[in-house]
Amino acid sequence: MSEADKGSTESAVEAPRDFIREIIQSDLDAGRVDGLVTRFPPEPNGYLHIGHAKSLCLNFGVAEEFGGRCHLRFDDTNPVKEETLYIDAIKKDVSWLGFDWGDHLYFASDNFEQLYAWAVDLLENGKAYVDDLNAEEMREYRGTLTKPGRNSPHRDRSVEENLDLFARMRAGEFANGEKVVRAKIDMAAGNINLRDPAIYRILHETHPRTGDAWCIYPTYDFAHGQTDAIEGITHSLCTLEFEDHRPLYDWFVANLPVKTAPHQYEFSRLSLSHTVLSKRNLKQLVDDGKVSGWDDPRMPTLSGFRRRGYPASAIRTFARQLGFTKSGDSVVEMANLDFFVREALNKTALRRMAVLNPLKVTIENWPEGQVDWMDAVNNPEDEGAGKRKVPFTRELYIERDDFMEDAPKKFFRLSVGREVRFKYGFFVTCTEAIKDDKGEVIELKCTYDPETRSGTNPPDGRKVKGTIHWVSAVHAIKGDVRLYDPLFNRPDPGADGDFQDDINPDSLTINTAALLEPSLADASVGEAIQFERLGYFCADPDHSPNAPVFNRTIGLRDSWAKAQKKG
RNA sequence: UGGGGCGUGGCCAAGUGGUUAAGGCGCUGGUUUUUGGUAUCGGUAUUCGGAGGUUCGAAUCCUCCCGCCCCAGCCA
Repeated sequence: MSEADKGSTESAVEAPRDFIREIIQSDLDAGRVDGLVTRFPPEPNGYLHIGHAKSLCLNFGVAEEFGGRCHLRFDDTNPVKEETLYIDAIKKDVSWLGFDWGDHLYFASDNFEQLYAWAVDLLENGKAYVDDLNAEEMREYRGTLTKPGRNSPHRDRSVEENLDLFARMRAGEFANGEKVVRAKIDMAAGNINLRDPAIYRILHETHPRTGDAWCIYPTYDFAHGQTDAIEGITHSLCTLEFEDHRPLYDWFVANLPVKTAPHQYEFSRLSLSHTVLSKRNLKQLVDDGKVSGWDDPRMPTLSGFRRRGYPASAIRTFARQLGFTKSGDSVVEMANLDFFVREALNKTALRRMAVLNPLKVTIENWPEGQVDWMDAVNNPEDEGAGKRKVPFTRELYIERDDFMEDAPKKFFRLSVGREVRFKYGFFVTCTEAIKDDKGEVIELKCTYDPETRSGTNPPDGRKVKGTIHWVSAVHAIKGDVRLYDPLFNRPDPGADGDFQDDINPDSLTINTAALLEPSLADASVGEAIQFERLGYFCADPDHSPNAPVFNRTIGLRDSWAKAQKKG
């Protein structure tokens, strides 16, 4: 992360207190653990999104606060869904968010041999068995939510037979689905996870890390807790839907010769309004071409946010102030995230001038060919950011929205006969609006007051109600500006059917007419820049000095537009 | 007629028997301002899902009721 990104925004948010931190504190105080070790365990089957950021901030956050450590562990037990490209993308995103796992990078697959041995251990102790039931039969034997299940006919196979079968499973003698090994727990348990859960299945599939070494793979339930134990994880933090799995997690820890006894705690996952946050839905958007990729700036993925220009610090601050609770069905409003994005950007973004919808202005009393280089501050929130020069000339462009023909009293911008300040320039009065045949205003004739040069006020003491931005016609460069609106046009996409039916068709607008202050050609990708009065932008990876491309990260708060909307 | 959770303002969320029921977002007024931005000041729950009960005192303890979420993958 950059120096600027390490700013003080986070320290401004008080150290949070939540039930997880309380548990950790009390475990430490009581000496139940020697130190804190957490882990962030993504499955490499998609990109990380803002929901993962919450978990990342919790796991790495508490580790840092309590002087412990946090491991990055890939939960790669299902080769049919997992890919190396996701492993790389996840590592990049975790680093970008600002977390460092040091030497503690692990893969569940590193433990396949040990997990196999533990499955054998269970088989030897009569606590597991090889079953021949197929998936459909197993479902039928499992019972329902209200009715207990029945024992499989193979539940009481001999230890010898089980061991032989399991060895042959490993050796590849059986096809996918032909055999499965199950923990022998209780088919009548109210908790369905305890009705003899599958712990090993046959998957003739190449694994991203172990290749073809295995054709049987442990399930999540059989891998997660044991992997936690191997790594010495003390507090295994996960989301609420795993609450029902905790008895199973504990069962394996209790019934296997693991060296440590980690504990699982659950917190509520993040839901955000106006977007979807499940890998399945996000992958569908990518696969169906509804977005340009996982890093499309409209995506709630970390890579999407990064490309969009959201500072990592804003995401961290956002996560931090949310808190960690067990309230299951909470949906955080997108406006909450927006606030932290603007807050971070306001402090760090360089200010530049750019006109998105240009309207020509000719300053008739300005000498032809004269260029005055005016002082402009780079960031009013940060004196250290310095100043730059911007060229003021006879022919300028302003924003179309900054001119109105029949302007109401409350309109503080330009209109025929009205005077405004051109930021860092002069007071300018509009004398005439030139129209084309269709009656559309195509140019403004104006005059300026030489006694109002930026930094000075007119001797007669008159004031101006508005200040607008502008660019010099001869100096400006052209560029594409991509404007984003929410990907979905309702806060709860999919609430009444297919979430794709709620896609906002106008979520991306590409503006090719924008005129930019010349220095913008040299913007570096991702660098935060405010286009004065318009919003925060950053150069897209597609950007080049000859063909500038900017993304609008987020607009400025706009109370004028809001008042307009209300009528 | 199963098991596991959760219910505090529009949203998130403190609160752990005695507080005028924190705080943030949003919304809404004012002030400042060469960004209608920022900053700043004020307003925004007589009440904690509901009903009873215990207590001098309850969002906090007890009882019953109501509502919402998760679980029947050889996904994680």
